[in-house]
Amino acid sequence: MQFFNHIAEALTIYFKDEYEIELSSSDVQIQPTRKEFEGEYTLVVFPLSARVKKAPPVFAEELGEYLMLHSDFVDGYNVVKGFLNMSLSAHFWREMMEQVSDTEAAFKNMDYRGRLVLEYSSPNTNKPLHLGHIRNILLGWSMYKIKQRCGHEVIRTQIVNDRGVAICKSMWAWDNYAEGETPDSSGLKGDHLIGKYYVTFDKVFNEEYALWQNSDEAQKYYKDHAEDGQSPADFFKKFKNRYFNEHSKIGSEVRKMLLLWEEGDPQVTQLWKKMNDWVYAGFKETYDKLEVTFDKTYYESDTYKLGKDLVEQGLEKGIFYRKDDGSIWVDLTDAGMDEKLLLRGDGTAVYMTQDLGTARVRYDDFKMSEMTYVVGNEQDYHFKVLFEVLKRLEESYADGLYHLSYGMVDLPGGRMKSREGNVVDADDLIEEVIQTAHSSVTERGGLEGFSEEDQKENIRRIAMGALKFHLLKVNPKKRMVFNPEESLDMQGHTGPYVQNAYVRIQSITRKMSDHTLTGFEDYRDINEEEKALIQLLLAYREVVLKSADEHDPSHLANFLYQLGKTYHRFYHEHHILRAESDAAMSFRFKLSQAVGQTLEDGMELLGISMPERM
RNA sequence: GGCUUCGUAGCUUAACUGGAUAGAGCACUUGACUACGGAUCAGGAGGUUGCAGGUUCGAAUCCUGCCGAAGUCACCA
Repeated sequence: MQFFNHIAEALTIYFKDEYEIELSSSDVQIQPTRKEFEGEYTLVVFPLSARVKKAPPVFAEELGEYLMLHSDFVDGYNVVKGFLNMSLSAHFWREMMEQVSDTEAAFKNMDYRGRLVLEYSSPNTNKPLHLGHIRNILLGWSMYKIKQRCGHEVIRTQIVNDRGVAICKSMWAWDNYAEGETPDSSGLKGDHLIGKYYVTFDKVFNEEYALWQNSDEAQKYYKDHAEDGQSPADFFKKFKNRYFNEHSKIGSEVRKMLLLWEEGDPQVTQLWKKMNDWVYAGFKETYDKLEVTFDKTYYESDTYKLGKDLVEQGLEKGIFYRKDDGSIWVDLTDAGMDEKLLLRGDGTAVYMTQDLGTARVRYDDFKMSEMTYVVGNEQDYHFKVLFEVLKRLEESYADGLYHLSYGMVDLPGGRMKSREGNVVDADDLIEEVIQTAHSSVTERGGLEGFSEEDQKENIRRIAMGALKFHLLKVNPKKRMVFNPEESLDMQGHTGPYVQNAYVRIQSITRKMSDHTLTGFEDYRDINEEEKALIQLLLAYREVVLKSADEHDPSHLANFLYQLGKTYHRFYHEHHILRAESDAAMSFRFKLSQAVGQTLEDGMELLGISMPERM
């Protein structure tokens, strides 16, 4: 910020003239003064006094005196231990008010930071989106907005996992049990319909498995393979996957389906396409409700064979090696990781192979210098390895790779398990939040006189504001326990609270049309609340940059809450339209406008729209 | 077991990357201008920052060791 530079410059000159010491910018630490002390900004003197070997309080006095004399901005000071609290002049506040009023100016002329490919959704086509996906998607969308604001050119992508055993299970179950059921005939959203048959498969398979467990064959297996003291229940729980692959009748049918799919069998392909189209229509609906879009969608069915040539190249370069069975590996033990398989002995790909290939394809498509993956922290190790391998392959974007790893969303009862049915479905959740906002709004009657269409839109914005803010206000890295009731809160530290500050300002703006703005330059006695607002507005740009650099929208969300809170307080303490003078009214109105614009802009960066009324 | 991440008020969380007396919200409780919109505001109560050491002017933050939680260590995705 300009003021920080101003002080830093003054101090640099002072240190040079007085002590012949070159200051670096990190020596100068300025922070807002804590509210229990007098002043608005505080210089932390410890690092500076250490440079000249003087006692901090004594040196703070010395600097305070110097700044009083040599800066128009510093009007007074006091010293508490090693802290120099500065009070700033009316001249400072007026000048900052000018600066802050031009809300557009803060992000003009940002340096171009290059092209960034951002992957922020990777759904499976065998089940609908749930709460975890929502956190993923909202984080990604916000990062897109923030990165773009800070000078990046962002390409938004998703990778759809549209192949494999899982989708074949749904296909098999649909084929055998659906009797031709479609989204149209059932009234179910496409992704929910497919999810339904995924569950059907699980049920049928479990029944088959339970039956088998009583057979002589199964009993023999138990006797031959169970560990000492292992109960049948325990044994068969662990054996389930092997049963599917080696004994199950329907398991073999599903695996056959997968093989047919891989061979491009027309009938299976047709079924696969039909069902996937249903799912995509369902996903699109959910994405629309979340207000997100993509520039480019990658499908695993296109990419799952990629990456083999990259692996071959690595082998030629000598950074990978081949084992006797023909499989290809990379040894990362020198980087503190393991040996990692990159290609199976039979030449087929593993997950890692695909990801290597997909990264290269994206480079071919976009020539990006950076790439960010928004993926849950259960894959931390995978990405660590992936990035290391890409680095060894000397991919040009390797230094620009980042895994935006977010914590799992758990429910009060523990982890979400789709098989056990305790998942929070994305569509259900959105519906529920909208319902809550609806009853909340009708209770208050804030939208009376609006057309039905406008009411609906305002309610939607409030509801989505609540949900999005709830998920974005916490540090992405942290695992979060999602209490459905709390996400529906609309008071306190919430999206609607911030929206309410904005709505109040809009209300004032509408009424202001009767008044004329005159003489705000003459306003002298700038009060505490006004100063606090200006200070916050001055910090906005820094906060956005910080969120961009740290890949963390929660800084921005918490800042907006703080700004809203400070405005609510100001609003309560001081009259605006009925201010004591024209000058005060103009000043406060202008300040309110700046706050309103900043709130709206900041929420937009979180993917949240403002209602006009609520 | 190895590695990674995380333990802050009853609950959900913040702390400008080592700065002042750890700051909010929910819940609980006492109040508020004959309303520029009460989805608001002011106050009260609630903390040995998991435990024990260490580093220094100064530690929730850095180091070490415990205790507890989660994730991950597949020729799964």
